[in-house]
Amino acid sequence: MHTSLLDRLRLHGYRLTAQRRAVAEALDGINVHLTADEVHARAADILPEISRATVYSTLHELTEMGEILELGIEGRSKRYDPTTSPHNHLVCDSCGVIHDVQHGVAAPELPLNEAHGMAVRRAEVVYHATCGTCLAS
Amino acid sequence: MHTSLLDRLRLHGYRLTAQRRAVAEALDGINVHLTADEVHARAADILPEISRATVYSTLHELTEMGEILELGIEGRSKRYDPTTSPHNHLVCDSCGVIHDVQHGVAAPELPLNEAHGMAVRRAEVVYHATCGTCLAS
DNA sequence: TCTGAGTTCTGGACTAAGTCCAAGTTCGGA
DNA sequence: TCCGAACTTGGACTTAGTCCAGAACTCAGA
Ligand SMILES: [Mn+2]
Ligand SMILES: [Mn+2]
Ligand SMILES: [Zn+2]
Ligand SMILES: [Zn+2]
Repeated sequence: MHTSLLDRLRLHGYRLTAQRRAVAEALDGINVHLTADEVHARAADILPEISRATVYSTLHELTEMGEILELGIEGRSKRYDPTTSPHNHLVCDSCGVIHDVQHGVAAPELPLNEAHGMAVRRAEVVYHATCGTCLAS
Repeated sequence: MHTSLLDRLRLHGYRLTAQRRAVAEALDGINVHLTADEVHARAADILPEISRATVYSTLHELTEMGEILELGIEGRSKRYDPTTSPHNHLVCDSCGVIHDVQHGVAAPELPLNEAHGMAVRRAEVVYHATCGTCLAS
C-alpha cells in the first residue's frame, strides 16, 4: 500500500494533471539528486510538451508539501531529493555530485545562547569533498 | 603587528593596486557577511570607479589564498566572510541574514564507510532558522 | 453527460548573479 | 626611466530561475 507522490498531491487538494503525473513519475522511487532541468528532461520523456515553468512550479509544490527536499549547494543549480527522512549530504565541490549520508552522524544542537533569538528549524551537516573522477582529472 | 589583508595579498605575490587596497579595506576588521555587491559598494566609497569584475576577481583571489571564506547559501548571492577561524553559521531562510556560531559546536566526522571513496575536506553545520524580523512580518 | 468557474499550463520575456574578454592602463623589477 | 607582465574596465554574455497574459484543462455540481 505504497502511496505515490501523485496520490499525495491529490490528498493535498491539487488537481491531477498529466504534467504533475509526469513530474511525480520522474521522481518516484529514485534515490539520486536531480536538478530541475534533469527532472524536466525525465518528465519530457513521458510528456514531451511539458514546460520548464510547470516543472519548477510542481517542484515547489512538492517541496512546500514536504514530499521532496530542495537542496541548495554552493553556486550550483538546486537539486531535488525524494528522500525526506533525516539525512545529510556529501558533496563534490568540483562537479557538484551529491551522495547521501545516512548513518552514524547527527548534527549537533545549537546552544541557546548562540541562537540570537532566532527560531531554529533544523541543523544540516554538509561534507565538502572531491570525488574520484574529479581527483583523477 | 597586525598583518592586514593587503599585506597578505602582497606576500602572496600579487601586485599592490588601488583596487585591491579598496577591497581589502572594505573587508578588513568587519565581522559581518557581505555580498559581492555590498563589498563593491563599500570599495566604491574609497575608489569610486572600481568595477564589479575587479571586485569579483579580488574576492576570488582572497578566497583562493584562504584569507576569506566564500559562503554559498541556498539560492541567494554568495557572502564573503573575513573570519576564517573554524566556525559555523546560523541562517535566516527567509531573508538570508547570517550569524556566526562560534562556541560549543563541532561538526561530527564522517564515518569512513560513508565516504564513497571521496576525499573529505571539511564538514560544515548550517542552522536553518527564522529571524525575529521575519517572524514578525 | 455537460458546463463553467477556477486551476493549471505554456512559451517567451525578464531578472539576478556571476563570468568572460579585448583593449587600455598600471605596476614594479632591472 | 622603461617595458613586459599583470591588472582593470565595461559591456556582452550565460545560467538558473521567475513572472505573466492568454489558452487549455479539471472536476464538482446540475
Ligand atoms: Mn539526499
Ligand atoms: Mn562567519
Ligand atoms: Zn566530482
Ligand atoms: Zn530574516
